[in-house]
Amino acid sequence: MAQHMTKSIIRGPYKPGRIREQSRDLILQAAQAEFACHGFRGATMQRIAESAQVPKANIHYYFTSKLGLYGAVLENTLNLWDNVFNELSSHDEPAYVLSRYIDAKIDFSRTHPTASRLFAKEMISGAPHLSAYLQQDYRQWFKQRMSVFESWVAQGKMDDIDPAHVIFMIWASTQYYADFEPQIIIANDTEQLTEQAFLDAASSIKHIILKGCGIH
Amino acid sequence: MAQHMTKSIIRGPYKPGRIREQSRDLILQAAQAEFACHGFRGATMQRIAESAQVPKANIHYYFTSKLGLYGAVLENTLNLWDNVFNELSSHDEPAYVLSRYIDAKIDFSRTHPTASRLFAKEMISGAPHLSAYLQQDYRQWFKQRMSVFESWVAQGKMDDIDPAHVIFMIWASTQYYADFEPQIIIANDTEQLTEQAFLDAASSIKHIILKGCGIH
DNA sequence: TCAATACCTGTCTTTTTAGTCAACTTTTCA
DNA sequence: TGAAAAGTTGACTAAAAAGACAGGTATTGA
Repeated sequence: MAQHMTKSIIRGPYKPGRIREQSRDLILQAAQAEFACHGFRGATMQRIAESAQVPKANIHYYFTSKLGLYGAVLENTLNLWDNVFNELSSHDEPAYVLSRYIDAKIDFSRTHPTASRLFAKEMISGAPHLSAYLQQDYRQWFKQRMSVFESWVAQGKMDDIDPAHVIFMIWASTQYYADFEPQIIIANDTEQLTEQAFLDAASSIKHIILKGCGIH
Repeated sequence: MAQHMTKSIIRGPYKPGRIREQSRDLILQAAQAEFACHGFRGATMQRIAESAQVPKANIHYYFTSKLGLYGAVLENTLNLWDNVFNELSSHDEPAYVLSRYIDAKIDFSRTHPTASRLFAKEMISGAPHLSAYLQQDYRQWFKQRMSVFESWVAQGKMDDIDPAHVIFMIWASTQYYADFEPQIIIANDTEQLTEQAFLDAASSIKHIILKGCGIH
C-alpha cells in the first residue's frame, strides 16, 4: 500500500490522492459488510457496488480483483483488531488488566460488529486467507500473553489454569455478542442491543472470569 | 418430510425407500460440509455433487432446489442440536447440571464440528433461514432454563448473575473450539485437536464457570 | 488557461452457476 | 418373469457472475 503524500498545503477541497482515499474507503466499508454477511465466495461485486452506490467498474479501478478487494478488507480489519489486542498489556494486576481487556473487547463487538463477523466467517471457513497473519503476529502475541498469565499463576495471583483456555473464553464470550446477535436479540425479547446490554454483558463476563480464575 | 414405510419384511438388500434414504443422507452430509465452509450463497451444487461423488442432476432428483437442500441440511442439524440442548435438565444441583451440560457441548464441538460451523455461519449472516426455529423452540427452551437458574439464585445456590449471560458464555466458550479451530490449532502449536485437548478445555471451562458463578 | 494526470463508467466477453429434461438403468413385487 | 416404479445421468438452457476496456469527465499544477 504505497502512500505518495504530496507536499501540497491545503489549498482547496481537492488534493491528489484524496479522492482515491475517499472512494477506496467507501468501497472497503461496503465490501466489509457484504463479505461479513455472505463470506468471500457468497459476496458479489455487483452487490458491493450497489451498496456503495458506485458502478461496478469503479471497484475494479481501485482494486485488482475480488480477491484483492477481500485482502484489502481483511488487512483493514486486522489493523482494528490489533489495537484491541494490545490493550491486554503486561500490567502487574491481573484484575485490572483483564477487566480493561474484557471491556475493550465488548466495546469492539458493539462498535465494530461487522469486523468481528468478517473475522469469524474467515475462521469458520478454515482461515485460508489469514495463514500469514496467524503464523506471525498472532502467534507471537499469543505466546507473550501466555507467559504473563504464567507469571501470575507463579505469583499466586490466580488459579493454576491453562492460560490459553482463559483467553479463548474471553474471546469467545465477548465476540459472541457481535457474531450471534440474532440469537441474543430473540433471547432478550428486544429489537436491538442497547449500549446498556453490552455493559451488562461485560459486567457478567468480568465477574465470572475474575472470580472463576481466583483473581481478587 | 413424509415417510411411507412399506410393511415389507427384509427379503433382500433392497427395500423401496431404502436407496432414497441412503442417497439423501450421502448428499446431506456433503452439503452440510460445503454450506458450513462457504455459507448458503458461497456453496455450489457442483461442489456438493463432487464431494458426494454423484452427478449434480442426482441432487436435483432428491431436493427441489439449492434452497430446499439448505433447508433440509438445517433441519437435520437442528435435530442434533436439540438433543444437546435437552441435556440441560432441571436437576436440583447446578454443579451437576452445568458440568454435564458443558461436557456435552464440548463433546458436540468435537464430534460434530461442521454442524456447529453451519449454525454459526447462519447466525452471523443474520439467521435469515432460522427465524421460525428461533421464534419457537429456541425461545421456549431459553425461557424455561432461565427460570431454573433463577430458582438456583433464589435458593442461594449461585451468585446473582443474569442467567442469560451465563448461558451465552457456556455456548460461546464451547462452540469456539469447533468454530475457531484454526486459531486454536496455531495457538496450541499442533496439527489437529486431540480428544484430550477437548477434555482439558471442558475442564477449564467448568472450573471458571462454576467457581465464577459461586456454585459449590 | 491548458496539457497531463487521475478518475469514472457503459458496454462487452467469458466463465460459472442453478436448474431442466429426456433417455437410460436398476429395483421391486405381483 | 415382466411391467411398473424408482433411481440415474449426460447434455442442455438461461441467468448471474467476474473482469476487461475504450472512451469519456473531472482535477491538478504550472
